[in-house]
Amino acid sequence: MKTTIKDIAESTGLSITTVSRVLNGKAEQYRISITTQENIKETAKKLNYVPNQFAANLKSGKSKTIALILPVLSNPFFASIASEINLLMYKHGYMTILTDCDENIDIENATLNKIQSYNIEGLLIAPSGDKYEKILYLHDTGLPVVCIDRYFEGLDIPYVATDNYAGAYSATEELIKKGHKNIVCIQGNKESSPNRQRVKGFQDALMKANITQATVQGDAFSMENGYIETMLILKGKNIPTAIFTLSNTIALGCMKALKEENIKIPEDISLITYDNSLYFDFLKTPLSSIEQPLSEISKIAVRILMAKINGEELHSTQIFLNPEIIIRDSVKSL
Amino acid sequence: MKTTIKDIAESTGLSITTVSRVLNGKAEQYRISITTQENIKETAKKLNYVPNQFAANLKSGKSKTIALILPVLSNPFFASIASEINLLMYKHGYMTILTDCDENIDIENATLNKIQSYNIEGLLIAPSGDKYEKILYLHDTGLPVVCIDRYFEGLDIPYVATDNYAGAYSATEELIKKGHKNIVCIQGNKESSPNRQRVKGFQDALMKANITQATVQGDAFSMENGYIETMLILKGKNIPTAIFTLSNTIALGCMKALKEENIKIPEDISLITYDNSLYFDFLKTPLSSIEQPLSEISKIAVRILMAKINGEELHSTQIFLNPEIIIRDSVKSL
DNA sequence: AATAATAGCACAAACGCTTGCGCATTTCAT
DNA sequence: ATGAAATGCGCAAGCGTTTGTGCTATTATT
Repeated sequence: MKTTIKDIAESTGLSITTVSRVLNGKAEQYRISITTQENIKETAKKLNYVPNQFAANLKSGKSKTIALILPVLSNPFFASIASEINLLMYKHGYMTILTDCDENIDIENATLNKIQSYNIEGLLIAPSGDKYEKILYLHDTGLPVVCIDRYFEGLDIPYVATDNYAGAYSATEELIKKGHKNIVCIQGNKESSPNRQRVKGFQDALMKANITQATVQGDAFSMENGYIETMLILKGKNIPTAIFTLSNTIALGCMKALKEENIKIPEDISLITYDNSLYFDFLKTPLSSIEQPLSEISKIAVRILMAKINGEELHSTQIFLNPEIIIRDSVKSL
Repeated sequence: MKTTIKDIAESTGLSITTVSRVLNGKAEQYRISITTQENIKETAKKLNYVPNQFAANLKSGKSKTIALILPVLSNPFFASIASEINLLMYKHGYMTILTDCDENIDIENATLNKIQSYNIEGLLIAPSGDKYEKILYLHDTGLPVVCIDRYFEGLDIPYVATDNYAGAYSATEELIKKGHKNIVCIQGNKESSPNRQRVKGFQDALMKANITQATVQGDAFSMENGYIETMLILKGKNIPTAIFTLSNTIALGCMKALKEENIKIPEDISLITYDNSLYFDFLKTPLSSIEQPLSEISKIAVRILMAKINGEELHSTQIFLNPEIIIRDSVKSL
């Protein structure tokens, strides 16, 4: 049997009220004597008391819990974000309920429903698709919501993301600068805002350079997609001189296909990718990439969320961070 | 205002009891008519009803929630495990509260305290240190607990881990087979069981081959540790012919140091590491490694946990899985 | 027609905690 | 000595559910 506040009350001969107040640090406020406070705290320790959050939250409505919903944790990009956010929230005294949606909108929706049952005080989400109804509903309901990485254009839901357009633009520029004109872009989840922005950046950069051919193919932020699309590219008639992959996972699949087909980077084909990885420096051909400020994204997202939770007014809640291009050796100068 | 079961009761003219029963699928059991059932379900939808878990859990004591406590999510090894477990538990109808302890025993302890407040039904943990008191206490208390990857020797807490001894042994054997005699092992967290087992496997393999020199250094499963220790090795007088790193993160740090010092793998020094990575195939020198069965670990851990939660008897709850050695090109034959 | 079953639902307590209010008792000022 | 203020604490309602028990119609049985 777990010991409750009542046991402490009985054991000390004090009332439940007083015990609750002492244990919640409201002793001063209610003028509980030091003696009583110590007495209560001691017997709480002695009885191994652990408060029941469910009971506390039921009454107070505060859960000290937030939800973090991500498309997929096995992608290092999201894993890092999860790691940071988790730690930051912990420092703010919050628990994090995490859900990996497996890029599945149904799981996301079910989770979104379920978390409401937990009286969460905030929601941090990188949406798996472009269905915003539920999220918007929660937001309108007054729940502090912050989108991470992926967001919804035109809505006033706070978000923090990198400037995907700029990142893709500069990656493409880099290719063009090195003389590439026949470039194909392997994209990810078409329903996600980062993907749309990146594709747009890619296309606009080409257009600016008067390159009319702008092939964009693929449909998932996955290694498999990268592999398949690369194979398709290699087996086609018009093989490009460069590939731009829109995520680290896609890049991995792409490299796998290239390796199998014995195509050398950058001699035979150039490659640049969105997302950075610690491994990129050590690859056979160090991979040029667009690095997102992971740590900053997490910090700002938490900052905004906490502000919302605490009712603080923020000047701006829709934040774009600048990605950085890291030039390594995977793009050949034609 | 959130709609409660009471609102539904009022709206339908039925009692709270009946509403609760219908909504919990206990209609048959209490012979609630189909008409009533449908009526209740419909108005529940109409009113946008979301059950309050806190209230439900308070009464029932069941939370449909488990806790997953990991040392650090940014390590792909744990990220993958988190991803899988999260999904599996979701399919079992459970929410997962995740905590990234940052390899910090204090955070772990605080978390362990806190989760009790959440009436969690199970605990999945890869301990950050070797302090088992709290975990053992929870286990003895009747809470289903399963250790992942790291476990406590001599206790009967269930665990699922890879056979770290065997993995390290075979990695070392591989080095010896290729003629290496001067090998140093860069270890991780000395307080963790995998580290101890791996070090032992390393030492035993050397002993078996009558190699008396067995240097083991370092103290963290981190890139930084790998970097520093490698630098130390390179600056020393007796430079080994091979390095065995005990994790992917350590290997990364090691490679960084080697690159900076312009030491080539495997020409100048051989390297083999514990943990596999999707990137290993694409490295400048594809890295030989010991692969752990990530997916199986997660599945079995969840299987055991669910069995415990459901009061099912299991034949064995302390499981070792076999790691696999993947030979690539990072070990030179002397 | 009288009794027994069954169907269909409601009462009310309880889960462990928070909190607005209020009541003694003591201390202080005058 | 007396009223006012301060001190120290308890009452009891209520948060939204679940659940053992029991009550009333309706139907079946003979």
